[in-house]
Order: sequence, then structure tokens, then C-alpha cells
Amino acid sequence: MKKQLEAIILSALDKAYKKGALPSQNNQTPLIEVPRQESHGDFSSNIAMVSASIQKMPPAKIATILLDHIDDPEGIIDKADIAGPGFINFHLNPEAWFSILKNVHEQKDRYGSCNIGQQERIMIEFVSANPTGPLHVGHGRGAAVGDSIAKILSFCGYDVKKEYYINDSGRQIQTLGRSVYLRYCELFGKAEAYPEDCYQGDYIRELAIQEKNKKNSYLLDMKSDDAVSTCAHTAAKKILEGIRDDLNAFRVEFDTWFSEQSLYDTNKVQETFHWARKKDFAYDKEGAIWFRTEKWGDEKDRVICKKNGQNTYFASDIAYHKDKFERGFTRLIDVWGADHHGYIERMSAAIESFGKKRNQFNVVLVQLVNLLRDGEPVAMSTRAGEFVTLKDVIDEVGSDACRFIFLMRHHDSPLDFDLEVAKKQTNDNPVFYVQYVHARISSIVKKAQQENSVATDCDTLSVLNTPDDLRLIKSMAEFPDIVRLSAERLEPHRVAYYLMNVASLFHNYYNKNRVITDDSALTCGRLYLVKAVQIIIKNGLTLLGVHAPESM
RNA sequence: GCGCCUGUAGCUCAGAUGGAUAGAGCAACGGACUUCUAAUCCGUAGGUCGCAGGUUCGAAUCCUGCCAGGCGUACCA
Repeated sequence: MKKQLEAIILSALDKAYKKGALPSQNNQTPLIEVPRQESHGDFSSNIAMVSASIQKMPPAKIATILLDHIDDPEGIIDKADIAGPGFINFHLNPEAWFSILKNVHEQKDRYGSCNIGQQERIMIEFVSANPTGPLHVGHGRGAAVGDSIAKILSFCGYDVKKEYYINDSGRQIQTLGRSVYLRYCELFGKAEAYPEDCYQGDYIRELAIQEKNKKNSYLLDMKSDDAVSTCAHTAAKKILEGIRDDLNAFRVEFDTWFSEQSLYDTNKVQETFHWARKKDFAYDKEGAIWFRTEKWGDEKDRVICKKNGQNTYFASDIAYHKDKFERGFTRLIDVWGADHHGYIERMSAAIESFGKKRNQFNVVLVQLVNLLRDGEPVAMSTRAGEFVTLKDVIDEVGSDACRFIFLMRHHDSPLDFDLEVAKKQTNDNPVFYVQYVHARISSIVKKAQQENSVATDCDTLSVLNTPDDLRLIKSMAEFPDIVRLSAERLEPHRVAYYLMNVASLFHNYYNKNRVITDDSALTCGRLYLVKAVQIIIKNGLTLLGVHAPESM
């Protein structure tokens, strides 16, 4: 619809120029938007205003000339007028909108999709929590955001793969092993002081007990270093299984689980060092090995191998991201907690060192989640091991509510998550508000079927001529734009907001208009309309990973 | 100190590429169920878009300075 109008305006510009009515050629693409105020028409364009300086003419005059040269063979424009400082407002013929409805019905679950991605291969990596403890709500937000972005990008024609990076080598895993081992020793009365830097949660005790149940005291017979390694290995595996289960409960699935350790096992990290040396991207200083990130705009170079011989995480991260490109992806998206933002510059520098462009690497920063109950903060101390896990929250409020709330806010803005509000089935909690639309329509459709009313092959849709009808149809017309924009900007919350808006329009409509009436033509038209709304709601919710229930 | 992010109604937040009278929800107040689900709807009220300058036809949006909050600034992960 917008496109049609754009074409009409462009050809009018061209025609006016060729006829000499306008002094300059102007191939600027006109901005067409839906005005905030309904009286300003269905669409408005600022083309006359932005052309003013080029044409050296007042906007109003340009607008008049343009309108004189408009060709509208399909008759979609009902009237067009000039308003304000030079806007051209277009009022469309109601009939023109019906094509949107037909589109929705024809495309069904593909309505809103597009192919801006052209099958470009994108890898999105998210969650990637260390397997040293259960997932908490913050991880949940990352999971919801990552998963939804993946869905949206796929819908827009990208070839997307989702990956979880497992930090299964390095110090934290050692600490995990030590923690479990010490708790294990306690079980045999060999208590030592439990260090503060070990993991404090009860799950460590449980892992120790599981270890004990396996073969009783066998670990005590080993050298403590070996015992710690054994504990580290089995505990990490166990925790990772738990993480996988939690994510399944959240309906987030990954295409691949990528192990950091495997980068060492396959010598990818070593190769990266060789490569960096050879390219002179790495050098020795003060007993450590440094990577020249400053060369690509980082504020200083970064250590990749410490003087004690241990690699930093940055070393394996370079190898990892290099490997992603080598696997054929042309664009990488990483979803990180906002506390990692200091890491972006150096990682981007690494990306450029591969000869890739900066825009082939996007970081989506996800801000903190403040967990509340009835407005009061819930104590969340990872140190003390007191935290509400993602699993707890899913069990309490459900996956759908959880995901929707996580996606309601811009990912870069902190989020208050109130457990009590999340359970409420009121407008406080927009999940139900949106889902209710779907359920209500299902209910109408069911009733219509019982009464043998059909919503296809209506003789005419001209019964849908009230402002209420058109408002709904117009908002449906916006859906593809919303989806595309949220794909371009990696912002799922736009879809959530859109859905709330459509839901609001529908509930309003529902309260004012009966769908099933004695008038069969009217019933047919309204059913057709309402079923289109249902398709949109379902498509939108699907992009957020939320169910669209038949009844509630 | 330096860097990044944030500051919009009492609260929680939307407002892409500058556009017309800045929008939702919640909370407050007043209304609507003989109906396809009231998990809904309608109405009222609520604003110096942190502050001050600048850019221009036009700024919540762009630029500069300041104020407030968060985060980062490791041979931590």
C-alpha cells in the first residue's frame, strides 16, 4: 500500500519535472508515514517539504504541482490535500484497504514475512551461561531476546542458526570442581574451611551428594587435583543438563552447543595464536602475549596469554568467532549481559582483524532484570547462592507470561519483573490481554461454524466500511513494516508493542460490534476481518515464542 | 579521571531515518455485562520530554555544555 503510494508520488514528481512544472529533477524517495491523527488521512508525505530547498519553491506550491500531476490508475486515492507546513495527506478509498485483508488470508502464517535477508547466513549466540550454576532470570531474558530475534530474522528471510557457547574450560570450571570436592569431603566428616570464592549455592551440596551416591568414597582415594578435575567434569556436565532442561521448559532450543574446550582439543586456539603472530597482530610484552586491538579502535591492546602461561578468555573468544566465520556465517550476533559492554570494542577489533566488516558483528546488550514480588525486590545474591532460578520463575508464572514480559521492554533498558503482576490476569499483564484476543476470536469462529456462517467468498467486503473496521485493517497493514523494522534493529519489543496495540483495537471493536448477526453479508465480512486479526495475533505471538491459545 | 547507556504523566515504559495538538498501560475517579469469554470496553484527570544553549521552516529525536543514576574502564569471567 505504502509502496503503491510511493510509486505514485515518484511518477508525479517525474512527470511534473518533464513537463517543466518543477525546475529540478528530484529522485529522493518520499517519506510516507501513517499520521498520528486520523483526520490527517491514511498516509501523509513530507516530500514537498524536503524538496523545498532543491526546487527553490515553497513547500505548498510544490505540493500543489505534485497533486496536479498525480496518476492513480487503480483509483486507490479518495482524496489528497495539503495541510500544515506542506504535508500532503492522502485519504484512501476504503476499497483499497480490502486487498490487505485478502493478503492476510492468502499468506496466513507467512503474513508479515519478507525476504530482506536473502538467505544470508547469520549465527546468533545467546545465553552461553557458564555451566557453574543454574540459570537465573537474567539468563532467561537473554534467552527470550535471542530466541525471538532468531525467529524474527528467519521470518525475514535470513538463514539463522542458534548457538550456545559452553565455557567449559578455564578457572571457573576449576572452581566448580573445587567447590563440589570440598562439599564432598564434608560429607565424610573431613570438613575444611569453605572458601568464599567457591560457589555457595545448595546445588553444590546436591552435586556432592550425587557424587557420593555413585561410588561412595572413591574420590577420597584419588589425588586431590584429580578428584577436583573429576568433580569439575561431572558437575559441569550435570549442570549443563539442568540448563538444557530449563531452556526446554522455556521452549528455547539451540541448533548447536559449542564447547570452548573443543577449540583447544582441535588446536583452533593454537592456530589462532600462530595466525596472529604471522599477521603481526600479536606480540610479546612483559612476559605476556598481547593482541593489537588498538589498531582497530580499542583503547588499548589486550592480553591473550598471561605471563603465567594461561590464556585469557579473549584468546578463545577470538578463535571461537574466527571459527564461526569459517563455518560459513557472514554475520554474527552475540547476545550479552549489559555488564559485558566493555568487551564490545575488543571483540569488534578482533572481528576486523579477520578482515570482516564491523557490521558483520552485532552485540545485543541485555540489561538487568529486577525481580520483584508485589513491588518489593526479591533478594538476589549469587555470592550467597540465594537466587530465584529461571526454572522457579517459569514454574510460578508460566513460560508465556515470562517470555512476553522479557520481550516487552527494549533489551537495552532495565526491566522490572514482578512475579505477582506476571500471574495476574488483568491488563497489568499484557500477555493475557493479547492472548485473549486470539481466544475470543476462536470462540467466535467456533460459534459461527455451529451456525454455519462462513468467512470465505463473501460477496462483498464493502460492509466493512465503518471507521472501526478500517482502523483494524490499517493496523494489520502495518504488521510487515513492524516485523521488518524489528529485524533490522534487532528489537523484538516492537512486535510486542504492536500486538498490544492491535489487541486494544480489537477489544474495542468487539465491545462495539457483534460479529455474528442476522445479516449474512455483514457476518461474512466481519468474520473475514476478525479471522485476519487472529492470524496477525498468532503470527506476532509466534515471533515472540508465545502460544496463541484457542481458549482461556 | 575517561568511555558507554539511561533520564518522557504519580509508577512502569513506547516514541527508526528530525515533522502537524508528545502516546500506552498501571494507579485515581465516574460509567458499561439479558449479547460471540467483563482476563473486556467507554469516559475524566494527569506533561517545563533532566537543565541550559545551539543547528532550521520544524527538535523528545541532531550538536555542545552541565546535572542525576547505572555500567564499564583487569595479565577476572
